[in-house]
Amino acid sequence: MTEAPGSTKDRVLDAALASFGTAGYDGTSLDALAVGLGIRKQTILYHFVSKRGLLNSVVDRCAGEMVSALEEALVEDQPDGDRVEAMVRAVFRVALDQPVLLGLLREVSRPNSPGAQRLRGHLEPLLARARVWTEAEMAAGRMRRTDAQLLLLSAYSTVVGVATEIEVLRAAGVGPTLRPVVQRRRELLRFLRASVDPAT
Amino acid sequence: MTEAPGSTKDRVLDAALASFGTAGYDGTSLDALAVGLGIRKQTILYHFVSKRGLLNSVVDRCAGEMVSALEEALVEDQPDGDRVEAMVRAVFRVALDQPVLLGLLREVSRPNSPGAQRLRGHLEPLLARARVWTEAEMAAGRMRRTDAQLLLLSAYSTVVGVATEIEVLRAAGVGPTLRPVVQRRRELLRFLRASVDPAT
DNA sequence: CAGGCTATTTACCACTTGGTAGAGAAGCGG
DNA sequence: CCGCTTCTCTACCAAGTGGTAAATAGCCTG
Repeated sequence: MTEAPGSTKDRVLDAALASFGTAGYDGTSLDALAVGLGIRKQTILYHFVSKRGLLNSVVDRCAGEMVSALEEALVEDQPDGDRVEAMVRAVFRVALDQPVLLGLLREVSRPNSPGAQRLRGHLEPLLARARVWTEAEMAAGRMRRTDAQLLLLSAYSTVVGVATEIEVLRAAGVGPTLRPVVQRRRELLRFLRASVDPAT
Repeated sequence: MTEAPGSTKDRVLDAALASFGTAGYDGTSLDALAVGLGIRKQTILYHFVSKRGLLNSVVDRCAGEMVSALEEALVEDQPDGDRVEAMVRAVFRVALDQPVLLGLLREVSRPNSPGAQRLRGHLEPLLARARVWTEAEMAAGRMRRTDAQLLLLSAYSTVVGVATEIEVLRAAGVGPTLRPVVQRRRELLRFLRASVDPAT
């Protein structure tokens, strides 16, 4: 079912991701997208019925990548391996490899945004799993007792916010230097640990 | 120079803030804005020359409110008063009183967004002041030594991200309950302190 | 009352938007 | 060669976009 990379459909998806992530949904025109690809707008509409359909496809693909990256990080459960750290590293890797993806996430995670609901649909099962795990950790005394759902949402928004910030910094000309990114990740991990530490 | 509240110009600014913050700049049409106010689109253009001019005015007003709220929190420098906490409280107060303002901040702080540069222009002097203060704290050993600019940017993005999250939660139907907000603020403060603590 | 200012209106305009209809073209199995 | 499917194209369209020009009304000052 997956389209071969290099096919027209796939090229459209790439370009759409970049445009939605930077210019936003409303700021993206099918004409401009098509011109940038050297094709006609109607070709896009042939593959994805409507602009909304295109957004849905882009969201589906990106959510898929994101979720699989996170699940991959979760599977490797070395007994005392820090799952939280694994997940943060996964998100940061994505943020560095495909910064545009974070742009889309930012765009689409705005309430009332088209595609927001669809994104939630993809992330919800992951969130549910994480909640179960978190509550188990709390019950075992390895995590400070608090509202699991709220804690996860906080962690999510914080991680994504920080990762997004990398993109902003890059745009601001601070450059793709690796140093601040690594430092930032270290600070974030310090935060998450402190926020979860059963002591205090 | 300030427009009397209730005047047409001021009503337009309010409506524009709400629309820009929720639907985004491109998602806002002058016609729809005018209809919502019971006036004609050309009246808007009379007061603010162009759509871009309207955005600039909205950004100016909001940045002004934000900056003054922060400066007010900074002025009260009781000797051992925690300035960081004061600022966080100020931001959260804004987030609760005028959630739309956070929406605008989110929209306009996207790189390549119209108005992003203008926003930076407003926030930069505040950032400069904060940097000087932070470096002094570091020199005095009251804060862990690190890149001040980077630390501030991190803190900024984190605080704004968390505050924005409140709006998201509200939209998600989690409701305007005060409890999670307070809890979230407490967690955030814990983070900022840990991130700044000279020990560790 | 005259005359200028401010504010809001009606009437248009050039252009872009997403989307429809239908025609070719390219490949492929019979 | 035919007919079928898949893909891309040209040609159009109705609706909406931001913006210009000019008319009208109210109001204060002289």
